[in-house]
Amino acid sequence: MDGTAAAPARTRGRPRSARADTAILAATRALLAERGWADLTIAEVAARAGVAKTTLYRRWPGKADLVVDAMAELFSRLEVADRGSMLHDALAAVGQYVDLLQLPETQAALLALAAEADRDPSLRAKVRSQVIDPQRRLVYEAWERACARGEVEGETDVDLIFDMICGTLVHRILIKGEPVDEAYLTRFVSVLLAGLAQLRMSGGI
Amino acid sequence: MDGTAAAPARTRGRPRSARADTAILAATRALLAERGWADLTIAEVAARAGVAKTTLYRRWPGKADLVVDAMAELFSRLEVADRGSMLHDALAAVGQYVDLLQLPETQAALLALAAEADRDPSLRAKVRSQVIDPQRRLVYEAWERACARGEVEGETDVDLIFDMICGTLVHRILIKGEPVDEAYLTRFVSVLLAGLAQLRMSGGI
Amino acid sequence: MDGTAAAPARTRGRPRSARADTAILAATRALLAERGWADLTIAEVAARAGVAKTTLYRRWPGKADLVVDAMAELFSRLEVADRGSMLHDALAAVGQYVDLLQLPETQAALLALAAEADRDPSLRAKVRSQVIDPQRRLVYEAWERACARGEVEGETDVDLIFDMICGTLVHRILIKGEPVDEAYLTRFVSVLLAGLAQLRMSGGI
Amino acid sequence: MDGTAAAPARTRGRPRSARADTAILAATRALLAERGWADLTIAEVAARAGVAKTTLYRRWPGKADLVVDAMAELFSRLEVADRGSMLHDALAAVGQYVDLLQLPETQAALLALAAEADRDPSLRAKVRSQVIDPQRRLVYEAWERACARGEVEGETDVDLIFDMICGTLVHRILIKGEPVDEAYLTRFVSVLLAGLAQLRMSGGI
DNA sequence: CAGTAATCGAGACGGTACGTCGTGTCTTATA
DNA sequence: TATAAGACACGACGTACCGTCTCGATTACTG
Repeated sequence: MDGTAAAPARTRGRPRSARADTAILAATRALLAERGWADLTIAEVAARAGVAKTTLYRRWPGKADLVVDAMAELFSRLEVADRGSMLHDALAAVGQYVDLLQLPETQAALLALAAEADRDPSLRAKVRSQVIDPQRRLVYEAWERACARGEVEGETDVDLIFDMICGTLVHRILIKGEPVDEAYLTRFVSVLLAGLAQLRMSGGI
Repeated sequence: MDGTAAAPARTRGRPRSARADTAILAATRALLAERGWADLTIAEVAARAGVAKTTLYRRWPGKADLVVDAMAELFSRLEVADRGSMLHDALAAVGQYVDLLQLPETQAALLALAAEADRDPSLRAKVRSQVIDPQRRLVYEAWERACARGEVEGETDVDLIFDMICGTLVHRILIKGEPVDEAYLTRFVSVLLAGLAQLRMSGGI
Repeated sequence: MDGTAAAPARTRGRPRSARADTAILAATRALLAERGWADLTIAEVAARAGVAKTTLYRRWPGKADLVVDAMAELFSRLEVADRGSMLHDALAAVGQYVDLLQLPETQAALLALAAEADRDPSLRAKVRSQVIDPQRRLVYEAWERACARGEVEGETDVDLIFDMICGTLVHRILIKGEPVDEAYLTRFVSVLLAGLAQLRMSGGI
Repeated sequence: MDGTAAAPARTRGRPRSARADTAILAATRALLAERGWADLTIAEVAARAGVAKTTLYRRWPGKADLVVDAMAELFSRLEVADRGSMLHDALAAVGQYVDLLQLPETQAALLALAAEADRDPSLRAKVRSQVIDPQRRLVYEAWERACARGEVEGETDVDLIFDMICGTLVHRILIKGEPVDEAYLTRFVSVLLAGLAQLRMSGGI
């Protein structure tokens, strides 16, 4: 725990430009929003970032890995403070998901990344750790708080709840391409909490 | 006057080969399963189908449109007969979804199609009518039967239920790439029906 | 010598349309003039002639053979009546060549046909009999008349003279793409006849 | 300041491979000889040269431009030293033309290039400067020497003489596809010089 | 005057080459 | 050693023509 954990810092030759990284990731997000996944080209990202292709390839092996890192910056901001009750925690989490899934960058990237990852285990691992897990954290922590409050109890499967929350919203927003309004969210959370509440009576799921 | 209003009967020139269509769609599904979406090439589909590239392009403008039609044949087979109760109807529907989502063709194609459709309204319409709607029918019809049986009542939002069912499974199987077992399905249907049952008490969602 | 020498005239079934032949050859010449050799397509010839591709292919095996026949109609009109002297016969023949070589059809077709014929003996034979020989006849007949008049005598090589006349004009008009004016023609015929006249003195070539 | 005014010295990025140029042009000549003009494909040239198609297209816009440059290397070698008299200069020049026109590369390319150039002014300019002019130089220089020797005099039209020499040989060898033997050449040069000699008597052409 | 057979327009078909685009690697000179 | 610039090998793309084929519909001779 000395801080610079990895700290290889082999400082022979010219050091890598930190500005380049920032510019490349920003350009990637901008072009994802403008052009979508299929029409996003490495060459154009480099050009937009004011960087040579070489510089980009020295950092990321290809388009998918680049986009994972670009999107990771957005997903790492997900955070839900304690809202006092499971209901309000749920509403807050769902709200954050919706905001994120409605960004054009996300629309362009998330399903495409998942599709690419189907055949590529190393990519799948990156998507998992940088995109999926940050989302799961919200559900996990809210559930912990609900347990602590005594709102739920018993053996539970947080992953099922996570799939139900994110899956429903992904299906609605990304797969079907339809917007979500307040009414939809209210009903969704209502059915969801009703289901979870029932569990308490029947002794856990 | 039975409904085949179109009556094309365009008898000018050599008619299109029905065998070609069949062979192309079969080759597409086979190669999707073998190679995945990204490594699926039009040229190889044509070669596998024993057909010239031109013949394929005369029917479909590109990879995505071809794959929609190829997958449509699988999704059109979705069907759930009356199982006697909402619980059994739900289990049957979920079972069909799971079987379909676990096919390698589906793993390769579904998310990729949804991703491509993001920027292409005409593709989105095709995906909607040939892939999404056939899935929705199962939920819709099961819900109608449940209403007829008196298991549920009141104004409802079938689309929300549909998003919850398919979204959850898509998230689990396709996005996270994890398998579903009996225990997962049991818990899932249990939470779901608990949520829906609660609605009856509270007078609809 | 029964007249209809070949006379296969197997008259079973619908006879071929004579109008089609005419229309196809005319369309070929028109499109040669408009588009040149490389951009002349069989499909467009057929369309312009108001005829199906099948109809065209039933008569000619390919572009080159079609164009030979189309051009043959122009070259078959070459004719030089007796002008009374070798000088005037030569001027008349050269004038006819120049007129023909300056037609856009000829510019488009003649060199291309000769180039195609390089690898195709059967095409070469057709070009020879339908394009080259009709040109050669002018020189041959004029030379015969000159002999009869006593303007020349001795063993001669009409083919050399033919090469010199047509070759010079082809090089000027088709290969270099430069126009010929009166002055050029006068000097050309002057040098040519001077050379031939010299032969008489030296006893034939 | 020796004349290399252009001084490109564009030292940005990886320089173009000189080996690629050489290999492409050599492959072009080889395949011209093997396959002829019509069956020469860019893809095969690239493959034979061990080069990607892109590399070829970066240098030449199409088949015709490539072939002009490939042939230019052959035509640039034309050279006739002073043979002491117009007769011997003429024989030497004609011999060089004949050797060049009888190469299979030339048979395949020259007429095809001239035909293509018919519709393409920029191609015509290239053919002119890289194929026609190098041939013309032989006639021009021989004529200059003949003037210096006093063998000819007066205003002359070198281009007419050039057309007569090259045109005759092109017509014989390329258009009619017939070989030239010693007898033909002797008669040809004899008639030609007789014609030119006559000019001296009559005071120029 | 019905039968028969080759033609016709139309357009789908298998095939080949095209010229372009994107990828990820490389080779320069410069920093 | 990293960088900008750009050439490079590779492979897929979607298009264009080719020459063949399969249709239904004509159009003449033939029996």
